[in-house]
Amino acid sequence: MEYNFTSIEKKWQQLWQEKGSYRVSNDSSRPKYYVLDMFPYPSGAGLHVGHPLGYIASDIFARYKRLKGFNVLHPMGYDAFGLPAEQYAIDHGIHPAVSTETNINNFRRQLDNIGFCFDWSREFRTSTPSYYKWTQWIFLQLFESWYDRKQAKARPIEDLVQLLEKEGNAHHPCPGEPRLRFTAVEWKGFDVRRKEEILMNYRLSYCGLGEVNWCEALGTVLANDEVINGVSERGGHPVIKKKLRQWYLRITDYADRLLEGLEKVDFSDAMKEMQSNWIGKSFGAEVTFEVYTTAGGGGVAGGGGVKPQLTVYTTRPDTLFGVDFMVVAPEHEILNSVIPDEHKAAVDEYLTYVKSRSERERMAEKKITGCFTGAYAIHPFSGLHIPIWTSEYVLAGYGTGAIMAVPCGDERDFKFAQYFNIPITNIIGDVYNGQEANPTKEAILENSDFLDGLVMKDAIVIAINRLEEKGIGIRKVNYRMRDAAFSRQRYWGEPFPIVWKDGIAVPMEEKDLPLELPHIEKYGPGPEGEGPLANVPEWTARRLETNTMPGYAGSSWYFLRYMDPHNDEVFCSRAASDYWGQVDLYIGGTEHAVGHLLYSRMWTKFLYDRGWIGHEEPYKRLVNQGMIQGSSRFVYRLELRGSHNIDELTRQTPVFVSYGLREGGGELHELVTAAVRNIFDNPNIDLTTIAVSTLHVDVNIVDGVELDLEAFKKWRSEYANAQFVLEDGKYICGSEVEKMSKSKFNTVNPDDLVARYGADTFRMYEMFLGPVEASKPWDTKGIEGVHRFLRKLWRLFFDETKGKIWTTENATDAEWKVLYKTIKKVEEATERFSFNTGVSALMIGVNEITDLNCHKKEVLEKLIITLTPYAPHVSEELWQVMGNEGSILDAPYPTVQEKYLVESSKNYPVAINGKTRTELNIALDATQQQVEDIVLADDLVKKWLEGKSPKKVIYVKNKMINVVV
RNA sequence: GCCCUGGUGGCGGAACUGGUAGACGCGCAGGACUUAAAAUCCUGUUUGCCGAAAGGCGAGUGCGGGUUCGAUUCCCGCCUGGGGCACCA
Repeated sequence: MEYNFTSIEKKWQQLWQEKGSYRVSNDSSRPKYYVLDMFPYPSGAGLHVGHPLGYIASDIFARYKRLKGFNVLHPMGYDAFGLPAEQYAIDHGIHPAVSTETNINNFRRQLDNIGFCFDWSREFRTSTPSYYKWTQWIFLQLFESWYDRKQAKARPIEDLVQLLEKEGNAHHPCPGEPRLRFTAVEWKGFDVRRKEEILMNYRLSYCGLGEVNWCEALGTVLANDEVINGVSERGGHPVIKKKLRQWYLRITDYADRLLEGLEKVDFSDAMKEMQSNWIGKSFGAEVTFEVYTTAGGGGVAGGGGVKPQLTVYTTRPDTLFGVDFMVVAPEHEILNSVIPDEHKAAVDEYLTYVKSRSERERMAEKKITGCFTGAYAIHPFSGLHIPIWTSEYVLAGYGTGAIMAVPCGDERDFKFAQYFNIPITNIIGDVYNGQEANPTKEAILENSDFLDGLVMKDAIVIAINRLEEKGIGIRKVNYRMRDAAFSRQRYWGEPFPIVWKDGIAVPMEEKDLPLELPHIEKYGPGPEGEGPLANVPEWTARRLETNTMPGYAGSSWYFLRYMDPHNDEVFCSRAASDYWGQVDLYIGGTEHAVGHLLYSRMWTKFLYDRGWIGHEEPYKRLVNQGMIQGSSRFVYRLELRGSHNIDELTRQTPVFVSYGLREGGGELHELVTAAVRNIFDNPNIDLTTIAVSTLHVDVNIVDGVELDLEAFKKWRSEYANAQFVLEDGKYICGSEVEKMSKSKFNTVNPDDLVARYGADTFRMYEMFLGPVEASKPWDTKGIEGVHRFLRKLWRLFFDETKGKIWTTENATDAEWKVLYKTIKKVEEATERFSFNTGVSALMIGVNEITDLNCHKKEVLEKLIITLTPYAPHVSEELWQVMGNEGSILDAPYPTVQEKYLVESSKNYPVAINGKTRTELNIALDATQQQVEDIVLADDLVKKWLEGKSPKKVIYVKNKMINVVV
């Protein structure tokens, strides 16, 4: 009987589905375990072999936990709103709902192929009204909440209104307008509009103005990476900064808790570091400088008699006397009032340049640019006039959008000063060498007035105290993180349940949710930078918000919905969320490190604050899967330019040369020359203008690096007559590791591999490729090895001619030893997500059992239980074949019998001065003295000692022995 | 530019807490079975030198230093691949 994986896999997939084997109940006596994959966006390109990597890993773990007796929730659904579907609609006129449906069906079919244990009865899509009803509902709760910094939690906005009526906002400063102060009496005096304006500045989801990359020609807002050198990636149209009305989430209020929460979760240190760097909490001071300018009449009192001031944020107030210039962001409002006429032209020119630059470019730029404003800040202690510059390296959104530059201590400031010839003040003596800045905090300050002689890190506090005393500065905690932009001028997203009445945002009532997305036929932008919904008359007539929510809205809470997916009373019942609690294991890529993970952590904290769920961190443990890269293959095409008829010939008969003959510079390989003359039957052909161009070729028609010539000719009609110049009778392709993508022809479709080798082989091979966390290139070649392993396993049960060969004899100690050693390794590997070594342990196990010629049921059935998470289909088949009751999915995971594994001695490596010279078998319970005696008596050791007496003998039990001479 | 991360045979990788570097698999080479092929099995496979062989000596985990009896593992500096940088998801 042969290993017929296709029929086995089909059979079991069908049976499992019929029996509902993957249905999970919210009511179980077993302990719960929640395994989740990051929400997939169903892209039109379908799955390539890189996508299922994380799903296979989580599937193995979910199945493993089930065998270990847990009630395991392992759901799947779709993050179905998003830009690609909308762009596809714009390009092809297909409604996003239609293309999304098609994509999802394809996605599902591909997933089913691989044999996952998802509970599909819990599936949902973010774009379905029954789901986004609750996304809208949570948005409304955010809108109706504010963050009480005293209690460090979100509270209903009515509570705030009551407080403001009682005591004004003295105890609860306004996060959106920090300088705003009013009393209870003043509050009561405000009109409705003013009150709403103020409340908006407290709400956790709020509407404000924000700068976006605006492309007039496309009529849309662009992402930073869609803007290249100031023009749109598509079409090359100019892009400028434009202020638009936007919704935001006040995630900055949660900054501290998002930071602290990292201590309670099991994420990698790298992940935690990335998140805390993103949050970017820093301690420092805001310092306000008087400004001297001749603009608008001159003198310290600038235009109109209002004294202009410049407030900067610094983490290093100790360097206050090393300030040589100030830099304000190009967007800084001070530029409107302090520039003397003679500097206006230069500054305007600079600002025009900056407007064309994306934030990304501004941050990445090495080239130094900037412009002197003509105004000066007055040093609060020395009274010196410090020139104020503007430069793109200072960003408006961070701190106050202005910095005090200390070139001797900051590398960027130093380079700026050097470039513009600004004299540098040294406040740290010898510690600054004049060649580069020194950012130390350990130096002793000089030239620093009241800070002279102090160590810098001690001077920080003293400087802040003095600034506060003088009333020109305050201690300040700052965050790099900004509030999250929560609106898009797009169609394919959740509509905001907001009605605009006289410029006031009025939330819709819960009973009117969901606010359904209207059907549209045209996907173009609306007027004034508004989204497509602004073109829908029925929509605008109701004065509904025309923005939609961004891609991450639906994915910020989906893990809760899986717990109770069909509930239409509430987003997730408290009973369900209390039962399942945190996601125990979350698997996904690091590309979500700071976006999705922070947003969903914030939403969870918010829902917890308001009492709708009982835990405040969504994910207990996070494992990051690496990327599977593509391994591209190249062919080298000859281009014969210069003579028209030859050019025509190469079009009809394209000529490709093998990798080793391609030659880069000038000279052609003689084989090529001869071949070309032969192909075109023209000995005098002019070869001096031949060029070789490199083209991607479909990796699926290349075996290793050898091109399948016939398949290549069929690949594209223009290659039907292709001619090849071979080396050793083969066409060898070039290769390179790149991102896996259709345009590079390096994608490999899992469907093909499953058809050829089966899902079990495919699953194991994906794991065998390397650690889940690591990025690695895909190479189909090695899959044979894993497939051979499964066939070899099969041969433990069946023989081609004899049929069934497994027996019910009792196993020997040696057989038990091999089995339990294997189980132990597999179990340990699975526990620590080292699935590649898990597969390898199974291979070794099967090799050794085969070597022992063991076909005993009691050994084999334990072995296949441990194999089940990795290769469920073949395991279930063999389980049934051996006559076992019930499904192997719920079989008890075998317990390792340690008694078979006990060893009494070990072959120790013996090293002389760190170099291994021999091996000695020594009892495991040997003492130091016994070991020394044995080792020093050994002839080989004596030889290496050359008569010298050893200094010491290092003996690490169960590890090694080292003799130091 | 900033933050995170990786670099080990021809290739994917193993070595879990500083203790025999290269498990397992691919590929390659040689062999067995076969009319032949497929499948399967066996042997070898980091590298240099010596040796018919058994084996021996040396080098070796991106590069250069350091700590240690001992470093792929820890520390410092450098080179280089990948991911992220707020409207791709």
